[in-house]
Amino acid sequence: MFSLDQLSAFVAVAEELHFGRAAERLNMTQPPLSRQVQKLERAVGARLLERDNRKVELTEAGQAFLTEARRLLALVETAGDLARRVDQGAAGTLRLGFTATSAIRTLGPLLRRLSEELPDVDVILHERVTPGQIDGLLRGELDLGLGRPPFDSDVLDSRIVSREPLCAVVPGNHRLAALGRPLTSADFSGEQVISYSPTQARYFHELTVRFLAESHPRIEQRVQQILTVILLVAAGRGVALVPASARHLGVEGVTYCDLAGPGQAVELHAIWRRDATSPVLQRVLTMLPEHH
Amino acid sequence: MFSLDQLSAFVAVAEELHFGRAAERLNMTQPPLSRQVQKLERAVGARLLERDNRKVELTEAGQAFLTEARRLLALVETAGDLARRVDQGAAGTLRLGFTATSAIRTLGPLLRRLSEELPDVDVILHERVTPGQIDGLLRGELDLGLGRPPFDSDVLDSRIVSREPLCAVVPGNHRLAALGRPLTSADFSGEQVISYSPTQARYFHELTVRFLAESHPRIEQRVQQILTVILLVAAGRGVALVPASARHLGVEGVTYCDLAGPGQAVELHAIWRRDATSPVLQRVLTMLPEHH
DNA sequence: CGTCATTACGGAATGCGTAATGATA
DNA sequence: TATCATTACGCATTCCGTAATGACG
Repeated sequence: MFSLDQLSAFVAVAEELHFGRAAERLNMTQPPLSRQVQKLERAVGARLLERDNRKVELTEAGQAFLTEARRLLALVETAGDLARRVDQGAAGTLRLGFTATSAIRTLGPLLRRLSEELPDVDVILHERVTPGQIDGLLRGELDLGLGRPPFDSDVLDSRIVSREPLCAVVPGNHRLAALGRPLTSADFSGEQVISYSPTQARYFHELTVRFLAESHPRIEQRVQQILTVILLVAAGRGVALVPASARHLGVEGVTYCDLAGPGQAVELHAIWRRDATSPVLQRVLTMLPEHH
Repeated sequence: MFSLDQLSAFVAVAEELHFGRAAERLNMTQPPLSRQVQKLERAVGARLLERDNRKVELTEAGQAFLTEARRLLALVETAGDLARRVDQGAAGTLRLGFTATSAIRTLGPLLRRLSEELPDVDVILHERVTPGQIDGLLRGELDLGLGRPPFDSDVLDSRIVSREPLCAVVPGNHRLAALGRPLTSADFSGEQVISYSPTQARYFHELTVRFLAESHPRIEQRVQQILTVILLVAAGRGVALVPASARHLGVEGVTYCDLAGPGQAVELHAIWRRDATSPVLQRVLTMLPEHH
């Protein structure tokens, strides 16, 4: 088999049609150049250059081989590029899980930034509830998730990417809509409250239960999706607690009310495996907004 | 820059995911294999294999590079093939000159054999009178010609590829058509004879003049092409001498008559430059029929 | 303690450069 | 005689294989 040096030698001679000039171009002397070309000819099994002491010219076989040699060397030049880009996280694939809610305010800007700063990264989106994302992360089906606590922080690392207040959503003609002040837990006394699945939307379920712990509302529904909750509210089935960004969903016939008291923060976490090695992931993490 | 050996080493390890087995496959021991892979990684500028003492696996960069490496090695495998085929004359281009007459019986079979035995040879056809072919050969526009003497045998080599008798062509109702015996020179006495251009169809011109030297026919036309001659005969403008294969042109209204006496042979020569180096030409020459 | 990748070291092979050769105009 | 590719030869580098080291289960 021939070597890449031999290819370079041949191409140089073929282009210069002169061993001396070709050797100069390759920063070497003629004799080794001669030998390299001879070796290449032996390896290929065909005479590539017709040469005597007066002229050098390509044979037809040499003409044909020159094309291949150039193609090969060009490929050598660029072969490492992709690998380097992948290594630096500038190319590759990111399998990103997200909850329907996170898509409202967080996912869009993130995707926009990704496509601007890492245009060679393909993002494959998977809409899943948080437990589904955690499952996917652990199985290696996802590289990064956008979800809510809780999760096993031994194997999963995370970072808060957004924090927003919780608010109430009530039918437009509801008495709570007319109060014109932040609602307290007590305001919900006796209200029909729509809440979340304790397993599939545990985070919102617990936020709701915690906020309303002192009053004793009737909790009937066990819904997974924020949007479903709001649609049920619009249908007059009750009131609910949702993250403030839900206001932007544009559902008609409902009113959003602030809640009284501090600390009703809804956190969205970026979650990934601690042992993840994906360069794309590492790179994406460096550009994630961090909220403390 | 990396070497092809390094690529092979990397591909072997990437496929075996085990340095020991990969080394065995490459007929070498582990240590140099390790070093080759390390060198490759340094040359590429990215870690390609994630390895500790228990497992070996591809990084994402390595995954990307593996594709390139395979493509490159495949190209290396096949790079020499075309050159070898060209060298052996089994691929390439043959620029072939021919006279209209040679096409009748010789060109077709030749082209058929070429496409069967050398399917990767492209034949580019140039219909030219013999002087035009010789010009083309000398200028390097043609590789091989099918023409008639004379030509300069110092620079051009040749071989007779067919020999056929000369015959007379006369109008169907002509008195010579009714004789029913081979015609002699004397039979043409007083006939209107159509002959050939002394420069552009010198060979047939001289054949005609030589045969008819003793009689004294009236020679009026100066035609280049055999077909034109026959059409003129059909039109009643005279009689003419043509190669026997002209019978197969299928012109109506004419009769072909044998000529008396021996040696009225029409030779067709394959002609090429003595200094021609084209492997295709060499290969084609070996399969040309040779008539002595 | 066994497995497996890596580092250490000695010897062989490859490759370059200088010098000599040969062939051509 | 001048040019230019090739062969001859000495030296440096590269690369392999054996042996030793190190890390991990």
